[in-house]
Amino acid sequence: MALKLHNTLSGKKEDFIPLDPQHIRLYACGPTVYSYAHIGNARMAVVFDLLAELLKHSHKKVTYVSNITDVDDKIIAVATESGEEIDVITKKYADIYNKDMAALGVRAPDIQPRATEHIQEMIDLTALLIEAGHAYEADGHVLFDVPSFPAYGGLSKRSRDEQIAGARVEVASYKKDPADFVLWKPSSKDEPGWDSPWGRGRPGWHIECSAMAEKHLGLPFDIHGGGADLKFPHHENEIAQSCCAHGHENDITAFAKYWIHNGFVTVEGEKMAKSVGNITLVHDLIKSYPGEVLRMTLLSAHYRQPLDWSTATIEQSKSFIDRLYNILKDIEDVQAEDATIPDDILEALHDDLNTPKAFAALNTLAKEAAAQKSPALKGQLLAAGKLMGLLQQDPNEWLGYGQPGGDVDASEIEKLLAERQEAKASKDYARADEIRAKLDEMNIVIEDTPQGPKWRKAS
RNA sequence: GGCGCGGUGGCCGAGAGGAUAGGCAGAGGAUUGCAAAUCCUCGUACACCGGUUCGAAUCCGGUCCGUGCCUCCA
Repeated sequence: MALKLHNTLSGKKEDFIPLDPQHIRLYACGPTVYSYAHIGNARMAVVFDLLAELLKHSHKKVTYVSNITDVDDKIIAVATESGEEIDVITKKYADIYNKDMAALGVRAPDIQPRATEHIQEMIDLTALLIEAGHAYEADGHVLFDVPSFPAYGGLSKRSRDEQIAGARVEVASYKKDPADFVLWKPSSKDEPGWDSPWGRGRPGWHIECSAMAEKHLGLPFDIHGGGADLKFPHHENEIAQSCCAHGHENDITAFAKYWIHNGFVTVEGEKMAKSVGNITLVHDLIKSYPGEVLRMTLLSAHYRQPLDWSTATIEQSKSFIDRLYNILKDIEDVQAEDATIPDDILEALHDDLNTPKAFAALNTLAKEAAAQKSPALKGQLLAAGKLMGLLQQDPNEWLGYGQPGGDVDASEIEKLLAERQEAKASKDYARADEIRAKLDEMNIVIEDTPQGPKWRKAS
């Protein structure tokens, strides 16, 4: 089945043709670890997790690399403010990031390189760029010489002149050209720094991804991704660095062949920003909702569309997933067969990750599985769910059946249920309803079935 | 200002020239002592104005709204 992906380079959906069919190589820009991951970080992580899984489904060998940026001026700012050591901060937030993403069903990337572990590679790459005449040293900085790369702007489709015309930020005096960007910058004594041919300093932001992608995947590789906001300047600059360092001044595909960008997340209709005060953290969300619900919410819109994050959409996803687990509960006695994922679901995902369409197909499949109580269909449902990172939990546990949890006393509930049964048997419905109301107060829902009453925790 | 993206039924959200998308919510029904859970039935929507076409939500032009990026924000 052919995979189609929207390539930012062409602005079109293209057939994905691997550079090396024996080994698919994928890179996605990960977070800068100076704070908790927000829902926008999570969207990127979930989308590329799904893409990696999909690739792995149809290719034997796939390497998915997603980095951790652990050297950055924002991190320095946090360290200065809090008094904590930089590596303490980065380690803390990298760990939290990984835990939070795991809660969303994000599988660990095959390689998760850290910027600080690739300083030498960045220095080497920078040196190559100077040698090739694409970078220069000025005022302790090393800058990429943008005019030396005529193809610059090919990804974000903006000419150099447009950028200058629209620039809102004052241009540093040491730049030869306003569009030039930093490869290496000097560090003061109390800033983190590494020795380099240009003195003690630290890398610019863009160079790390060029260095890490090249080291772990080799050039060119198949797919490079990240949030839409990274198109410019980050990805544009990565292309400039990597292509120019290796003599591909005229070929912007010499770094990565397909560029995939996920859309932005807004929160209750507003841009998520510190200034608005609506940064929505995964760390907080997972206290209120199962990670699987959040994952589905993130996948409920096509990845390139803007996604508005709201309580209403989370609740919708929850209702949908609850129903799927209800179906799995209904057919819990059906032994799932080993099964492949149905074509309609695979086709939807292969069509540029059309997750909404895939959910529709998953829904149809679930209904059929419930109606037919078929081992094959149940197997298909679980297999499809697995690929999408969903439906792998125990349905009874998910729905709260027979799971006492810390705050409920199962024996007390059973006692009340028995009492209610007695009341019902003697047609004392007032008493029966009273007991049900009491259980309701305990957050327990009763379901009468032909096999007797069942109870579950309300969610 | 420059370069993009988008406006689909109460809500979310696919589709992209001739269509049952799907979901959530809601209504009615079955079931139930009443509920819960489940099942069945029910929605003819595509911002606006022109145009192309036998036919447009889908193509073209314009308008109006919303929104993203424009040197380190996923």
